[in-house]
Amino acid sequence: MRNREVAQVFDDIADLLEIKGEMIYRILSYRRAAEGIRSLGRDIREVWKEHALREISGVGEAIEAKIDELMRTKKLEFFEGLRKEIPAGLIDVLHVGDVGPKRAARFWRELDITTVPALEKAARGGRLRELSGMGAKSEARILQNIEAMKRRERGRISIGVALPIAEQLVARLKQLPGVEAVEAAGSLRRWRETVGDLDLLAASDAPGEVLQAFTSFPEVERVLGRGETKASVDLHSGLKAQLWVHPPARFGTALQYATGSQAHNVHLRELAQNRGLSLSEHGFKDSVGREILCPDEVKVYATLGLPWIPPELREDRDEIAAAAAGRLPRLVEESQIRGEFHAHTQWTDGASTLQEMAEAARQAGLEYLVITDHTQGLGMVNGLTPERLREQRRELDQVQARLGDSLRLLHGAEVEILADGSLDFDDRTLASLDLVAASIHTSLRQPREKITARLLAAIRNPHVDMIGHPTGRLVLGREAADLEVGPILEAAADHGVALEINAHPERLDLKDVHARQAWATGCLLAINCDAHKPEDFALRRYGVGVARRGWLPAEAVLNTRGVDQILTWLHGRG
DNA sequence: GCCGTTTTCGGCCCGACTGTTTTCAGTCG
Repeated sequence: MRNREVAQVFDDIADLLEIKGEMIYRILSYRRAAEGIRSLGRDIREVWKEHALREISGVGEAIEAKIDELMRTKKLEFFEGLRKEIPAGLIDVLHVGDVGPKRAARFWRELDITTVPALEKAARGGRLRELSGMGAKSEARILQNIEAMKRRERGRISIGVALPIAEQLVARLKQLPGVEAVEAAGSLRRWRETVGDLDLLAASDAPGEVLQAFTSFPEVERVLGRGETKASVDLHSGLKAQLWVHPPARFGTALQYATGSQAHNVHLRELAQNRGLSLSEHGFKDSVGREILCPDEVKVYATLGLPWIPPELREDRDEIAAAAAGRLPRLVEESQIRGEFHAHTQWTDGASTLQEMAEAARQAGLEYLVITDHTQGLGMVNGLTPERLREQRRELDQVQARLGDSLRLLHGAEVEILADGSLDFDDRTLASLDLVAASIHTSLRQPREKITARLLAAIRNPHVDMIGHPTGRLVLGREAADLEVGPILEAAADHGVALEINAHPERLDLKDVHARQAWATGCLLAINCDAHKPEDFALRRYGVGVARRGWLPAEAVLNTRGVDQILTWLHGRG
């Protein structure tokens, strides 16, 4: 079983225990363990073989034994027992908005509802309001939430969709009178790869007016609720958005709170308690009720004796301990990116000419651009043969001549790693290139041993400088190839082969925890836009977000180097 | 069920909002 599947088992266990009415802290333990497994930069199967499961955050004696059982037998007696006791469809019912464990249990026990369709039918039939404590309004809300669930499919959307929508709302809020500051907080500010809903925060001393204006925005489809300090709405785009409004003097704690993550916040509040303080979005309070107000986040963390922690690190993945020990990394910034290693043109599946892509890269402020079109093995995109590659080289030289010193073009290729691990060009052709990036696009479902060996063969090929989108995953689509990540990272480090962080929001591959593990293993990383058209150079920020979530400093990221250093690096690789 | 520079047992964050309520339970973040 893979990390995601194991984590899912423990999340399901937590859901089932909640419906059962189990003690909340036992439930939280399963959720913490699930999160710890998801945050793991390594394959849990490798960790299991090393008998190191207890080192995973949130895994103790009992959960270690359960993982061991899962690994050995692919089953878990305890889980099977729970599923016999509680209908599995209730897990989906629990994920309907405004339905929590208490209501799910009552729907089941009192109305014999065990699936979302059954719940929908009962709501339409007016049967939910028969329950004590439920009325027509609750019934209508639940029905609306089921509708919303259908529209949004899996609940979360790509950051590439969410961020532009949020930016538009932020711009609109900033124009309102009496608004002193606006931030998109939540998982968006942490640059998570998917976003459940938008969390917006405004600083103002007139919250009522701001909330009134917000709920009247043209993007708003309907208002879900509006109180004195917060409102939540459904947007026409299908996203849910909520806005908190706090006075400027309290903006620091409010922003910190709204940014999360929840686990990070809980941890901070525990720290506050240790200092005899209570922390909420409104500020700190000491034991006699005296307040400490924080207009900015720096003061929030300083009050706890910590340096400010960048939002991208706030996942309760050891960042608080690192901050306390002065071990926080100095994270790479978008402004430090100086070049691009991955771009396509009309020679294969790009939308623009080489000249147009070069021009766009120059305008994006880049010092160098490596053209890396596909190779012949990828027939459907008209991959380059060695001859067409040589023709492309001539065009590249001509464009370079026109550009002069304003941008340095390098000739590379995104070479197919074939199903047997060999590359799609002969050695002489590979040697003629300035940079060889190797990628897997086909046969992604090969068994673990085979596809791992395939990637290892590519890494060990002396011509290969970089591996493109190493795991082949798509953020909301395709599962990563079944790779043994540990050995691959070690081989890349050994051979000095850089690993791509593909910045396209549909890929984001490597992902954050793998990027972190890669740098810890000694690999270099490259943040690449995989540009297929001029606008794609703007995708870089998503890749930088992943890199920062992966704790990467600038020195871990190859594109922070200038063109001379890159040429030296390539030359050193032969 | 996890965890320990105050603890190996007894803790484990804090508040807003809604709906159905005469004081609060449930859900959410």
